[in-house]
Amino acid sequence: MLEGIKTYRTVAVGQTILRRGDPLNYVASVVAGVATLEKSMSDGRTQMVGLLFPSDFIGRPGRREIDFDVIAATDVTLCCFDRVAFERLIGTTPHLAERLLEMALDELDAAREWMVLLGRKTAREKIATFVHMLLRRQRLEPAVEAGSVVVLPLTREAIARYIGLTLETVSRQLSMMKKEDILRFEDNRRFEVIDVAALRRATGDMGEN
Amino acid sequence: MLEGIKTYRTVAVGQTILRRGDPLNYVASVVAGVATLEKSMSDGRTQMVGLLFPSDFIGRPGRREIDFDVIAATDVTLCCFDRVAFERLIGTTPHLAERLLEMALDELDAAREWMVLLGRKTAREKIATFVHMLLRRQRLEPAVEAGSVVVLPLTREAIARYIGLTLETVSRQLSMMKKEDILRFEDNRRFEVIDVAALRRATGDMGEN
DNA sequence: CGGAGCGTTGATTAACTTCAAGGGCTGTGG
DNA sequence: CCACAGCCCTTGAAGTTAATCAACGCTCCG
Repeated sequence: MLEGIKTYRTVAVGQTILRRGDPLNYVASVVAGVATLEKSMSDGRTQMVGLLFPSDFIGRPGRREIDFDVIAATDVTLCCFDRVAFERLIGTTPHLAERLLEMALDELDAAREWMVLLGRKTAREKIATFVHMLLRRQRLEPAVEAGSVVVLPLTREAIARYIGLTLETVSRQLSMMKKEDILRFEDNRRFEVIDVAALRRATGDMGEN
Repeated sequence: MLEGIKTYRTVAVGQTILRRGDPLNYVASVVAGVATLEKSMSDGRTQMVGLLFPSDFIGRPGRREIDFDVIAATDVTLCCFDRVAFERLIGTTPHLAERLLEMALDELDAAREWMVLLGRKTAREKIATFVHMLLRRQRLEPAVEAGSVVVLPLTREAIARYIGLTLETVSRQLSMMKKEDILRFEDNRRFEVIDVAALRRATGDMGEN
């Protein structure tokens, strides 16, 4: 589907893919790399409101603008479609509209799950939840061999913006889990989850699913 | 629209309208009153993830279950539609699918805005933002005379669950704003916003819209 | 009158932020 | 090849905010 109207675009780490208020001339899907959705307050405080992995979608059918920044957390490759052409396609493909609704509801569920984390979890639970989520997502990717090795796609500071902490607290909590032999670091950005059960317990989500 | 398949239902304050995991046999719209969407952790910590006013919609087209509780914060009147009949209607009414997508995106925007509040705002900013939102919403309602009188549809404890604080902190912050002559209370649940500009400033959102 | 539910306020504590210093890695230019 | 700058990360100490613990007031209602 969508053949003939797609183009590829690559963005270097740290670059802004879309800025708040930008007109939304195309929709896109992430092919490789990781991008973040961030909302900033006027004094600079920033909260990440979404994290995009390969296969995730950027764009809001029916909306002309976005009200957050989209930033490349690593080098990112995008597959872009002209927005107008895409919307024409929606009109003629009922199945696509359903699919978009489903995606929006998934994002909504994820956002609400994150509201619990931001509003109610401790620093330790936040970190554990974040690492556990990465572990689950990266296990789904074919490229990465199985096992429990996790690659952090974000700096400590970006993690902090995602989970509503400061970079120092992120660093300290990761150090704690290393000292407790839950994680074993290969380098700053790579570690193995030695004790998955303990990690799971530390998320605060026990008794669910 | 939807004539012939709707029924009304009233729910008393405090009652659970839908429980997490319940099958979603109908969709509904709020006619009167206020309902909350809440997610609870296994140890009882609870975060509200949405607040429904009259005209707001309950239900997730295409989903069989909900993963939060829906609770009546005041006495609530609902207008319910059979889910299966409703979904049949979607299939035959393309415009309706679009409308649902738009509603889902609005909810998503609201959730992300709230993520900033939960992750980055101070207690004072949280309260100010909450009150300011109530002021805006209640000004839209025809029933309530204009002016700046706000009615709290929630207890202090429920407000705390909404903005990620404890009930004591909510109480203290409201008392502060009263002492600073930003709010004048008629009783526990009713007050006038005397200084709207100061309230706006206290939200932390200056420099936007 | 007594009890339950809701709200306020004060005192103390705990968690996280802020401030500060320094370590380690990487890339670049002399 | 080495020296240095820049970035990211870690760790310690001090400071602040909000949570917790506790007591009490008010109103409604049986």
